Amino acid sequence: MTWDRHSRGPGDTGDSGRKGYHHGNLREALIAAAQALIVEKGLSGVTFAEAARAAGVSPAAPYRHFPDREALLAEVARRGFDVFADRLAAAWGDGRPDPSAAFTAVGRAYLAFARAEPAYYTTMFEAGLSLDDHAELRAAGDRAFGVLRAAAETLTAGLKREGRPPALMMALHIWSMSHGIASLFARADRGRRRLPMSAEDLLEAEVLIYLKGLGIAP
Amino acid sequence: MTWDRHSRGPGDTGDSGRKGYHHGNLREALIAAAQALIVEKGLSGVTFAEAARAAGVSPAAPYRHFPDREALLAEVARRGFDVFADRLAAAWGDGRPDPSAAFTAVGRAYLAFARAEPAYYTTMFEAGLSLDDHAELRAAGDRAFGVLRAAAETLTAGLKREGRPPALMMALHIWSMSHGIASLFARADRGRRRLPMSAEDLLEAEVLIYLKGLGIAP
DNA sequence: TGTACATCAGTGAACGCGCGTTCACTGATGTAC
DNA sequence: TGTACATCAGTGAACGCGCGTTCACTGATGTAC
Repeated sequence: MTWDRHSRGPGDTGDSGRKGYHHGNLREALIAAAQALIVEKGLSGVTFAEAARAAGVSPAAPYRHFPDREALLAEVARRGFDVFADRLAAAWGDGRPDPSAAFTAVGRAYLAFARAEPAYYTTMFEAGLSLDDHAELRAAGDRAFGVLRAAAETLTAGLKREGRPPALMMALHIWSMSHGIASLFARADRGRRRLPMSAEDLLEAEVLIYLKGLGIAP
Repeated sequence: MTWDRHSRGPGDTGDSGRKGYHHGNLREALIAAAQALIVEKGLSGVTFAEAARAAGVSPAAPYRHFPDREALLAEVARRGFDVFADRLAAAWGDGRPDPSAAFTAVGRAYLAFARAEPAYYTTMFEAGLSLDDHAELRAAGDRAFGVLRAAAETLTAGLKREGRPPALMMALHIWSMSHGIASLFARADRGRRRLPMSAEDLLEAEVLIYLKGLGIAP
């Protein structure tokens, strides 16, 4: 990994206090700066100049690591999807203790991610990054969706063959429910809408009603 | 209305070809320019300077109509919610021919709006406009949500009292499903994700399963 | 109907600012011998 | 183990550009009389 090459040990936070001519961890520092800027000022607050300033390097330095602003954002989004996939997979936990409970835990993990990682969430879903222009981004997103899909496979596997819903469709339905509630009610920025209940309860009720409609009892 | 005061008749498109010292319709022209810029370049492409250029006026002119960029975007979003409410209400059509069919028509109208009005949709949901800072925006959004809520009231009214779901909750569920699918799969910009089926079919299936889970048969 | 006046939308020139981007360079690091 | 060299991450100065914002102004429009 690039950032290991010049790493100066675990005590190096990578974004301040450097002494030498070389930063040693600039790529990571730029990514961290971009995330901080998104939270502070929104997506349009991310500039190479400001990220360089935050990392304590000259304005030309970022060009050694990213061709342009979009490449930096794409890398933030890609990492976001990686973290997202990990969180969803941890919540699913291979369907334990039982698939239905694990399923609602995945929904809660979706909302928790939107709340805890506003920079990732915004970049992943609202930065207007084209999946055609960034293949790694699509791959990372597909990996995250794969968790939902595997969960849906497990849940539908218990149903009798006739009238069994396609797992892909079911996974897309769960994605849309979670994404809708997260984007409207569980985002961690100024765009959040308030609810007379918790977003988690709202989603859990929605998923339960949906599963009942499919004939899957908890 | 402001734009009527200096209007020069229905033949005046308001955004080009003006002859006199006064634009006559600048407020409208700036709003139209902002929408065009959002579609062309995204939200960060909206600047006073560029909007003024598109309207054919000097860079200082916009300040006669909007204090800053955010006020311009907030007005775009407010109008977006007005149009949105109209489209949803038209689709609902007071629950005709039957509430269940009208309900899925509302979902389709949601997706159609996201497809047809990318500038409105992005500004309404992804511009990070605070509802606390823009009361008119909240009011317009509430009006649109009111259509979903009224539809849910009608649908649940036919159920027997015990086990009848709260109409508010049901409206929020429908909103989240529609919003999730629209934002992920029916947006009209580079962020759209492709599906192996139509977004409309995906949403219709989801709503039907959900209604079945509630005990509402079509 | 005409005239004088008030209003205010839009002008255009100006300014400071921050960003993107380039360039020849510098100096730290790694490595071949 | 030491030395010479290649590599390349980061420098810093420079540039053009477009944006935001201000200002005294101009001239079109509406209206009071």
